[in-house]
Amino acid sequence: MPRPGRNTYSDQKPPYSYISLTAMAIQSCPEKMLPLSEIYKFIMDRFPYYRENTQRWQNSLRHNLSFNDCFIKIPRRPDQPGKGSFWALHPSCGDMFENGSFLRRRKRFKVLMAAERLAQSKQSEAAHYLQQQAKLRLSALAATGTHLPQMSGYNLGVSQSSTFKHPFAIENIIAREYKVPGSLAFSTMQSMSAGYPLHNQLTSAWPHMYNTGVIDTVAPISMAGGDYSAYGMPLKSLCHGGQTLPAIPVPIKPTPTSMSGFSAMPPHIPAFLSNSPQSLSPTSPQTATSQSSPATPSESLTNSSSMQSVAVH
DNA sequence: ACGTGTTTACGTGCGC
DNA sequence: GCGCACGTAAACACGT
Repeated sequence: MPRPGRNTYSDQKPPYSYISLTAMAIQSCPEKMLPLSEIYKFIMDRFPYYRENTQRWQNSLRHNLSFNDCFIKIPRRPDQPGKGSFWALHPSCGDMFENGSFLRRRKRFKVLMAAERLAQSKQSEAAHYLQQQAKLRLSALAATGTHLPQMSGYNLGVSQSSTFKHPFAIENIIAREYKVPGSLAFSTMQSMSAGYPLHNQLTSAWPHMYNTGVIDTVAPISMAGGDYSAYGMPLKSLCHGGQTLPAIPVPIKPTPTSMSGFSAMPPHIPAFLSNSPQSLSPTSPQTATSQSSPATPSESLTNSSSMQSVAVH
């Protein structure tokens, strides 16, 4: 686990929102996912300001985790006993702080945003996109099926082969504070968000998803019944209490409209395939994404979310 | 009992 | 002024 600088802000309140702080914590660990208690610990460890009035800010932080779509809750596996779930960053939240300000975001991250964009596009384009996604996903899944990293738990090592640094990576956030104290400039944010190593993040954040075979070359076919979300997870488990199932990233607040959006899916394309193929590609995002593809890897999950909401206005 | 997660409500500050 | 992001408080449900 990276050990960025400590005590950067003495006892002053850090110029970061709770969202930023939480994102830092999550990004600081190799698995890109942390239980709530570890997020607390991270913040208190690095920002002495938050060692006091814990009840207050921790309540606020929990509120942010639940309220903001940029955080996704990952249920524990049955063999991972403990309180609470893991929390991870939504892969598409990379441009939240595009203006470089960690005090105030340009716009609140909403899963539905991309859905609205797609809903505005022509239906034929959407269908074409779905077909392309399906092809890419199939090939990606076939490629990943046999050599996925064998990880059995949250604390296991994770391949960090990608040189990509998530915008929220502690290196990117705190390091800048070191270089330019007080400066909020974050000019490289956009370029970095364009190369999100989603595959790495998925394998690290949800290793058990791969280990349990939930994602393999067979799964897409077996999931064609429409009972699965765009994340390849049974819809029933999207509701609270799905913790007995393999931990798979799910939107925190799946709306009835997003669920019903599956009806807009072309019947010949399994719901699972509507997900981003690039997100599971073992190749680099750059190579996996063709120029004609409408989505960067960082956008792909958002677009997959949009698949759920094509019918939503 | 306590920690966790969700939701609602309200106030504040900022940008347009 | 308005809308939005953010912070805070509080109530409640649920799981360990």
